[in-house]
Amino acid sequence: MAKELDKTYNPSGLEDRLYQKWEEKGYFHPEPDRSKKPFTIVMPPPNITGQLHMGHALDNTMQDILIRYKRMQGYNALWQPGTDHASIATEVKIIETLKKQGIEKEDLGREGFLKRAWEWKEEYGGRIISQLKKMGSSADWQRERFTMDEGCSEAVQDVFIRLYQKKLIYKGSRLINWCPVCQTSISDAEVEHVDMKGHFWHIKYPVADMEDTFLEVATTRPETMLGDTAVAVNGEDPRYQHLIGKMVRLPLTDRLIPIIADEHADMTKGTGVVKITPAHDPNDYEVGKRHNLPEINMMNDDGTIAAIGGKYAGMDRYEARKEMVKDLEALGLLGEVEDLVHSVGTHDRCKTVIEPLIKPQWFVAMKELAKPAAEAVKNGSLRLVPARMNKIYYNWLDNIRDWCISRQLWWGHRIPAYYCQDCGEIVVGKSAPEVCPRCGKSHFKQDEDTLDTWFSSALWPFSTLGWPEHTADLDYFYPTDVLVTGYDIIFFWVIRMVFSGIEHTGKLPFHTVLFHGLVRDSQGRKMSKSLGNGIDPLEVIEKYGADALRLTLITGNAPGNDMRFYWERVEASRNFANKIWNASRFIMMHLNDARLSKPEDALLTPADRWILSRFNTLVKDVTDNMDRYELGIAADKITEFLWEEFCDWYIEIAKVRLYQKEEAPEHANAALWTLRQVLIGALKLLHPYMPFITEEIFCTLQNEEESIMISSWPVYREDLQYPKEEAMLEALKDLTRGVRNLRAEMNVPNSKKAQFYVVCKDPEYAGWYEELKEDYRNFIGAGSIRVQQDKSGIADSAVSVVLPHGTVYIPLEDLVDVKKERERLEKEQERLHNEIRRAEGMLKNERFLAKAPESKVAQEKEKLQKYTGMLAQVEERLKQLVS
RNA sequence: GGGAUCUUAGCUCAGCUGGGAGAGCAUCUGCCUUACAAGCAGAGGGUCAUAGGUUCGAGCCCUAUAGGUCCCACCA
Repeated sequence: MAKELDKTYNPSGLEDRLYQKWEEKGYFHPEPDRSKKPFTIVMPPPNITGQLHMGHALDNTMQDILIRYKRMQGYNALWQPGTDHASIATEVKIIETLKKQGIEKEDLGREGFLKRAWEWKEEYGGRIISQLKKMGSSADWQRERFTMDEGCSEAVQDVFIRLYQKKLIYKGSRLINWCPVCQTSISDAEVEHVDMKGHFWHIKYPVADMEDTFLEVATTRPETMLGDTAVAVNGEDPRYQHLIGKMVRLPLTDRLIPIIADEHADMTKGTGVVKITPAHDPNDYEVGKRHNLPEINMMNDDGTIAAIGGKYAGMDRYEARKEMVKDLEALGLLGEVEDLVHSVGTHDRCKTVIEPLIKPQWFVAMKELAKPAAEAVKNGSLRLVPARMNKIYYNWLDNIRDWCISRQLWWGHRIPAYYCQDCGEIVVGKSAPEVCPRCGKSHFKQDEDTLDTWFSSALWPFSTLGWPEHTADLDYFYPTDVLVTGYDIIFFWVIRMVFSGIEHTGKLPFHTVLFHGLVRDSQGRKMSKSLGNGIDPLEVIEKYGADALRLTLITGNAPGNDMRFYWERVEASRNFANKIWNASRFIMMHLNDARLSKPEDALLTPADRWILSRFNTLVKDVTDNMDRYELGIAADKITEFLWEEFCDWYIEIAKVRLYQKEEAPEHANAALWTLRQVLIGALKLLHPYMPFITEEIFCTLQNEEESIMISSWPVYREDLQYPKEEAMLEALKDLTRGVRNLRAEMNVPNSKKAQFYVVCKDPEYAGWYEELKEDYRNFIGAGSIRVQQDKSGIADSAVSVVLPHGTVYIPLEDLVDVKKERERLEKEQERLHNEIRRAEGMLKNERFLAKAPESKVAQEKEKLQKYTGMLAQVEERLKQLVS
């Protein structure tokens, strides 16, 4: 027996209950099974510091839709979840927390700090997971992983050692991006260029041994001159030919530095002379290498001036800048000072201006690794959706530079390299060797640094499945299928996963990447803490339900595009949920006291076949769209079908038979059977989008299958297409709409029954109208319907509407009280006459024409035209009435 | 400097491989019709940024222009 649904749709009451049921039943947990095809998605691991935000909500909704869809299609669907230790983000947060307690990181020492970090992980790592569950995410939580758990750490070490052995990881002293606040190196990808206002200072460098001869250089960072080891001019530059090889005296210091010729100096820019600071600028670093210049580091790790800076030593970099400019001015060596806006590299986490410094760091050599990654997209074995991401992808790979992976942080995977304290030998391995292979002593110290957090994320698609072990999971579920993520981490993560997968497993980690954009606020701004414009998905769920939020995030958005968040849209989604809730209630109401059986084919009406056929088409369309990752389009089609075709048309049509179940139970049964059939099918299509409400209705509606989430996805069937009935019902809808229009225009209530004359010359359509007229008379609101070939026997006074296949006539007196209508029309005629007279008067008034603004005049003309048209109509109708 | 992308109804956006201009919200009109007023039935509203071109046919393809957004880039 069917159960009952609550009278009102209340998402909060049912979502938690259903989720718990799914989890308990183990629906999210697949085991390798050779008789079924696997389908795998690996979840982008949220940071353990994280709180669920709209980005997660969108990301996880898309993945859950795909996973649920494939699961229903019979795939053994694994959604592999987990969390990320997020080394720098987490470390910064913990340091902040410690500071509030008056504790410095160093006070705790490495061990003590890590203990705190793990406590933090225990406390907050689970929070984001429980929030993801609120979204309805059907991930296999039994397989939950963490980037720093034992297995993932093992994978990290393994990869590091392999790459080191292949000489693809090396340690070197090179110019890297340094964050003076976080006091760590960062990769190029973490540098964010920001336009900032600055100055262009022109400084005169006196040429040694030549009185009153200066070379004028221009710089945006005068403080770095403390590290200058040359000035460069272009070798072709006639202005400076004679000076090449001479020396200049570096102001503010006593150093003599050479004037060199290098192509880096651009003759067309400024004075054509450029200062060379190899230790603090990437270009200058290259120049320095070419000319064997010394590299003078003039800055400390915290951004203050180093001891070499003499009187400026210990000053903050910006303070020193001011002082030095002042001093240069006093010396008369300061030239012009221009204002300019230039782009400055900042640390994406803390927004501090980064400082290029030369430091010994670990790097991944990218050139060889990048090649097959680019090739994979080029040859189509890796597909990016939308395809425009291809160019961005190639561009990054083509210009790739070595990846700085060491970080001067504590929270993360410690670099598996050991230094012999006696001879300096470096040994890379999972633990320190017994004895040094070079000097035979055994006095080792592990590298203090940890790895870039993305180093472990890059391995996520296979490390989570057990790699480097040859596990059954890895064997069965890897390679994964689709990766869903935001376009903002294509460089950080996607590309690194691709080359890592190829390098370490010999396989692409996935065949498709589905990108989504950012969820912005209603004004198009990024949601951020500092702006306080973020909307908490949990609050949305609280108010409208996870189903409504999910649908909102998916509809009307194309892959890779940003979207704006509007509460109104969530409300609309909730309204849709309510709509199907009530439609289901209605059907169940009738199911309750009816014994349902599959009707004889002959008992199915054209309307039944029409909706079955429409549903069949929907199945095909939606499946196609899903397969092409057009999730928004599929959602649109499902909601439109349910709301418009099913609720607004089919249910209304079916009512006629439902209300006559006493007289004709077999017809009521046919209607009810079709209603139930189509509803269940459509709920299945909707389930990936709105898992909760569809499950609740499905379970209430029937008991033979225990959950919609493991029911089978509807399949398109050629034999369920009824093109003729589809055309018939379209004709019926045309007729109905035409009549409704007429009634609305004339203010006639639907209850007023009338005689309809359908004049239709097309014999096929005439036949259909003939066939439909009795059964659908009540639905259309006709007293009776006559179908005929011509207008014979129809009063001239009848009003008419032209249909695509014929014309419908209704005698006026059937619709309105002729006397009253005549009075009404005469009044209207009077009013229009007055309006026209007034407008005409205005337009003849010369003063008005001369003084009134043009728009006013146009307005009057428009009015005149409009009223004239209306008057003609009214008079036409009056003429009909009188005759 | 290079590249991507957008410009479609008052607002926010769909529109997949060229052939019907669409949705939600908003507006106006009429309805509490016993599933749903979180609803129903209607209506108005767009030279699809501009200018050319390809095509039988262009919102969709090509070129240029204007404006917006974003990414990349060593602009001293």
